[in-house]
Amino acid sequence: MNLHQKIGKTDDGNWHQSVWKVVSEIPSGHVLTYGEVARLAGIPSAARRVSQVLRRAPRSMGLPWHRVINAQGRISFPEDSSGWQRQKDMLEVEGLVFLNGKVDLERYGYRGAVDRLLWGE
DNA sequence: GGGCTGACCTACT
DNA sequence: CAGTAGGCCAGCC
Repeated sequence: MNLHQKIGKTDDGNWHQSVWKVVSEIPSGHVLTYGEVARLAGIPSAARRVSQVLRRAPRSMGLPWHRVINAQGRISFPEDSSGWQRQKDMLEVEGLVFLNGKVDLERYGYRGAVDRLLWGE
């Protein structure tokens, strides 16, 4: 059994913690998609379960759950829900700009951050 | 055990 | 850009 198989199949116990760690290290003013969080946590196919973990995370740990959005740059709550409103507010406080209900992933996302490191603003 | 459900994703029309 | 289809997998009846 190689390392990838081991991580993918049997390392469940630590996975919650990996996700929490990844999310907790997203800098203010930036966002990651669920898929990116899953990849960085070591399990690419688990994008869907990242949301479950976030929902179940204890409030006491102050996880910046609002910095995780979907791959379209949109908030994954119904637009009329209070959760959607809360998440949008918190992101706007951190400086993100919403256009037609979406943020610019090229600017605030993982790739955007890397590009700016390489190319400057 | 079996079917449904999701704060999802990618690829394709 | 919008809508669909298939894949994914832990949790909850």
